[in-house]
Amino acid sequence: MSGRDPKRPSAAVTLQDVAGKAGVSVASVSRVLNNSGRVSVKLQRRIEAAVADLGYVPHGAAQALASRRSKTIGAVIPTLENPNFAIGIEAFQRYLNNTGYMLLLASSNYDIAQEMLQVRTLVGRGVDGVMLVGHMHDNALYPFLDEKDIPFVNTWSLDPQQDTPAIGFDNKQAVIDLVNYLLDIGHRHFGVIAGLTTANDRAKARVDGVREALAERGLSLAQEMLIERPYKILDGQMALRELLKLSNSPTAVICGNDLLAFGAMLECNRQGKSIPGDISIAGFDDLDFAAHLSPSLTTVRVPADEIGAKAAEFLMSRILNEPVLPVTEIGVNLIVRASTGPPSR
Amino acid sequence: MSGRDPKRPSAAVTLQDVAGKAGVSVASVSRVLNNSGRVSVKLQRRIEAAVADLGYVPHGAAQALASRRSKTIGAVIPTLENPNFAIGIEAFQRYLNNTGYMLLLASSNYDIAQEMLQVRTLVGRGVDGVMLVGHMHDNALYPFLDEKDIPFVNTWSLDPQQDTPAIGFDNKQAVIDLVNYLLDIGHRHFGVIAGLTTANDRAKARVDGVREALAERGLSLAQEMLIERPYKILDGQMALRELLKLSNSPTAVICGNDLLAFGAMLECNRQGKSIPGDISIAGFDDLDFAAHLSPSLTTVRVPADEIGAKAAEFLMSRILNEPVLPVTEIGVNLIVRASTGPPSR
DNA sequence: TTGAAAGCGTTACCAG
DNA sequence: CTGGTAACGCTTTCAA
Repeated sequence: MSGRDPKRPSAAVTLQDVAGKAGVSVASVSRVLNNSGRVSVKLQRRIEAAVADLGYVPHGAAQALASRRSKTIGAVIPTLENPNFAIGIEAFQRYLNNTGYMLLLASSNYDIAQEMLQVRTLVGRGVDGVMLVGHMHDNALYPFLDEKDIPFVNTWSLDPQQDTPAIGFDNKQAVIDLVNYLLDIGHRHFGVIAGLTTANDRAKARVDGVREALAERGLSLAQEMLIERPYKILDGQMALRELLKLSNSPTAVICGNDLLAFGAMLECNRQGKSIPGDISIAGFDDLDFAAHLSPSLTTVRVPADEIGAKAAEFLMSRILNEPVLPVTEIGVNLIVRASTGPPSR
Repeated sequence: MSGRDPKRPSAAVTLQDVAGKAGVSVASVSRVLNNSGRVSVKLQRRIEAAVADLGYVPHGAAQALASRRSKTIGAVIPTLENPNFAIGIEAFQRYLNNTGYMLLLASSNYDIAQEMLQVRTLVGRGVDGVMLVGHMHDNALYPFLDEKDIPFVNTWSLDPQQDTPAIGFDNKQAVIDLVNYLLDIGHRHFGVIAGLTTANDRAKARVDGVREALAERGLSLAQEMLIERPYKILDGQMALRELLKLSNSPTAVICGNDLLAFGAMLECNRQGKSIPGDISIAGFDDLDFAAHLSPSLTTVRVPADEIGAKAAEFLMSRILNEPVLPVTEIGVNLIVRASTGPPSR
């Protein structure tokens, strides 16, 4: 007796069905569902009852097609295997959910081309905004997004030169602070175990930070003192082993992140080197475990959840055409713990 | 001269535009784009050129509406803050991407009601399949998904009683194996630091495993020997402190996951208890750091990436109507390391 | 306040 | 092999 199509026994309930059941037009149903436009209380009640009765669920694609808004936001991160990004994305998606938006997630595996591809796909899926990590992207990225007029935001880094929307911090400066602290307590021989800098501007900026801080004091980083590795514990361990083989091995090793630092510490233990007696180790990120290693790890605290939440907030504001500052600097702090101390030589 | 709407200067390029430019019908363009149906090489070339020229990007919502497929899969996990889920989701999304599907991600924060809500939203967004964690869901969940005829899969657990699609393992049995090992090396006094079991069937099954293994040997777990806590390092630490306060404190402590175990180990160190001399500690998951703690942590290795990938594979098969086994058991292994040993009393 | 109807950009069926 | 053309389910004018 209702208008259900007999050919599709379990077809989805549509607006039309609801309208039929409530004895009103689809327009009115749409109005109460989006509570846009005036609708009499009477109709409203009837419609709400019908919606509940039928268990109506709006058809997202149809809504998106008609309204030209998908209520969906895309994010492309290097990988969720890095706890930092996992935490950031968790906060990001939590914020979005509270505003009725959903998260379409993709990872680039630290590959610029892959990232571009993911962004294209995301845009094809109609995302209303895009979150990116870093500011090193494919050349076609910004023009592409601009042309489609899709708001985006870079995260985890801040490029003072650019006016690109970003929620992040100055990776270089953070490392400069760290190195200055190490210099101040007497270190002169530095080693660096960095992330892969090829497609990772954060990793690159951190290395630059070391160089700049050293240069300021008339020092420099020898070629062999810099080792680039993926962000894994074992890579840190192997890298430190190489560093220790050097004739003039460093008294302080700065690691691209806490995972690398953890690995480096393991190798010190294995080789009977005391930390920080023989060698100081510093990390980056302040992951949960950093405070609990022995010795506890000196590192730079990066509030990943704050970055995620603020990025979501920024995009939502842009989408809703609310005024927002294009760039937000996130505070990061040097956390001096027990893994660093004055050099013994 | 082309059909671009003068009122929307930067409107998206549509199929229509491509058809116009190539001098063919939209039908033909659609055909080559989906390479369905025969199209002459000549037309194909012309169309492909037009697509490239115009930088055409298909409109996902329109495709979804017309084809009744969103090429999107939804996943609801407790939280990305748990590295296990982060790794699983990373593998899950990577698999999907290789098949042209995208991931719509939501988290439930270990809340059944929240999970149900997320599933509703996901379905509203038109997902073609859903990945869930565990098999403890809102009562309305399965009926809802069944009614919409949307394939889903549970992960991380396996309920022998049910025939629900799942990619997981027997959490209870895994713990039974662990406890049997501890019993075999002489332990009789057990403590358990579990996750919150209220809305977490994995946590619950693990506790059940301890109980069952003990019962088998005529032992039982005293009320005060079981402490439930969120999966955080600090919670593990505090829980162990409580356990040590007990008059008859345990010689072996089984932790709900590696984070809790890490915390427990920290507290042992702090109190000068030797591991495993004074007390044995075991974890669950075998997170990256587990092998590198000192002593290295005895735990159960859970291949999160494999779970994620297989879950994706399963859903894709269901969507493509390929035959698949509804249930896949994932192998988990007890990894005996240095944090467990014979009791000293 | 309400309803009718014109899209939104594709797909897929039906002719030719 | 190709084109025309109904859907798809909803939003949004435009009238009433």
